[in-house]
Parts: sequence; C-alpha cells; structure tokens
Amino acid sequence: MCGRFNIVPDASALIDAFDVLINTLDDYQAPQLNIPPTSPVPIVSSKEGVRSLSAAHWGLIPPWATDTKSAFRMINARAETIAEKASFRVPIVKSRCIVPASGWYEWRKEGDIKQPYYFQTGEILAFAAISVWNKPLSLLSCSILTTQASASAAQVHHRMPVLLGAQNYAQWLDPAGTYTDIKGLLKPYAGNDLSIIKVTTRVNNARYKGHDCIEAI
DNA sequence: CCAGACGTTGTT
DNA sequence: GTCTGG
DNA sequence: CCAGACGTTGTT
DNA sequence: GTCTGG
Repeated sequence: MCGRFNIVPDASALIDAFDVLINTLDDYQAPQLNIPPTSPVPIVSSKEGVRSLSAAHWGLIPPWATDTKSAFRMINARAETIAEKASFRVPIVKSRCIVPASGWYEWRKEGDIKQPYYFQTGEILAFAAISVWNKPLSLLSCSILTTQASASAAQVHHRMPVLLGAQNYAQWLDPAGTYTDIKGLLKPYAGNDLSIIKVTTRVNNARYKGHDCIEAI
C-alpha cells in the first residue's frame, strides 16, 4: 500500500518536473520527509490542457460526506477494483491527478518491531491518484492508487503505489480520457531502478521529520 | 417524481 | 454525486 | 501508515 | 478496542 511518503524537491522543482502553469500551493515547505494520511499534499491536475499544482487532503472524502471521518479509510484506492467502487468510479474518469513524491515507506513486522523501509528511484515520482471536491466542506481531497507490488518491492510488502512514467502524464491527466484509455497505465512498476533501504524506526512516528528518514541504517 | 442509502484498504 | 427503491 | 490517548460521577 | 492526531 502507500500509507506514508515524502517529497524532497521544492515547489519550483515540482513545477518544472510536471510542466505546471498555475501554482496555488501556499505554505509548502520542502522537504517533507514524513507525510502521513490526512495531511494536505500537493497534486498536479489538468484542465483544458493547463496543469495546476494545488493542495488536497490525503484521504478521499466523497461528495456527499459532511465530515472528514471517512477519509482515513480511503487514503488508497485499489487499481483492480477502482471502476466499480461507489466513491471512486466517478473520479477515476473525471478527476485523475498526480501526487508528486520522492519515495514512500512500507513497514514489515520483524520480531516485535515495525521496521520501515524506504522506496525510491532517485527521480521525482508520480503517484497515480484521483481527487474529489466536497462542497459541504469546501475541501479538495485525494486518494493514491495502489496495485500489486513488483517482485523486488514484494520482499517488504505486497502492495505498492501506481507509478506513472513521464511519457504517460499527459494521458493520465487528460480529463477526456475514458477508463478504457487509462486502465493500461495501472500496472506495477516495471523499472529495474527501484531502491529499497531499511531506515530508522524513528520514521514510525509521523512527527519525526529528521533527514535520517531517508538514510539507510 | 422524491427519499434514502451509499464510503475502503490492508492487516491478522 | 449517483443509484436504487417505491 | 503508526503512535498515543482514551476514564466519570457525585460531592464539596 | 477504537478513535484522533500527525
């Protein structure tokens, strides 16, 4: 799955990486080394061919919800069933977006401890995501798609976020695309450059933001 | 037509 | 918002 | 995702 | 056990 991630680059680097024209992020401070669910996260979206960078609450809040309590269950959306779920089937067609990241964390229970591992490629990553505007709360929220882990990632955990290649950003973000058009993008990462390192259990506490969150131990 | 229900993943 | 039931 | 908090009445 | 906060 993807229940914690990070973003190292600053806003201008994200704008460059995703060809963003409109930036509505305020108080974004880089790096964000330990981002938990329910945080505001940057998302890239596209409207009439113009890409925007904006903030969204991580954890999808359906249009009909009147509070944010449901969000913690919807931090991820399974790619395999996304087209069938009541909360997801509209946004997967109408409001796809990208959550930029440098890497993400997964945990594995080793004896009595919850051991975190950090996953990255060294490049800026694009998590496939969907967003929803909730009118009662005036809140934009998002959910990160997950899929089966690639062989190397599966050593730690059997699910992973869907990563988009730069050549597919435009297709993914195009609001005119149908589900059939984009479902081929929802595959486990096929690259051979995924690095997985064991990191300090200090990462477990979401308050901890030290630089060793991304250093091997 | 209106009323009323409807969220989800991953873990063990 | 969207679907189902009445 | 993980960590950490979470108790209540009645009486003075 | 369950909910909230980060």
